Amino acid sequence: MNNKLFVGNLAYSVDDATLRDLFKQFGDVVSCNIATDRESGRSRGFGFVDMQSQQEAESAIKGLNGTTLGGRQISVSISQPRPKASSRY
DNA sequence: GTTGAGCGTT
Repeated sequence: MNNKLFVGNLAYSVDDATLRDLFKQFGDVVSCNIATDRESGRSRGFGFVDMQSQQEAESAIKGLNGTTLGGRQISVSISQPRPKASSRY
C-alpha cells in the first residue's frame, strides 16, 4: 500500500500550498502537487499528496474526504500508480 | 472540469 493520496474534484483556486496546509493537519506532508495541465499551465481540478506514512494518509482521507473546499466537495483517496512514460500510445 | 509531470535512455 502506498502513502500517496489522490485529491479529486478540486477547485481551480486551490494550489499545492493549500493542499499541504490541509493535509499537514493529519500528518507530515512529504510532498504535494496540483495536477496542472502541461500544455495550458492551468489546474486540472485534482492533485496528489505524499504523506509520511500510510497511517497519516488514512487519517487525512477520513478527515478531508467529502469535505468542501473552495466551493467543491473534494474526493480524497489512495492514488494509483501512474502508467510508465515509456508506454506512450 | 477526477489518477499528475518530465526526459528521449530511467
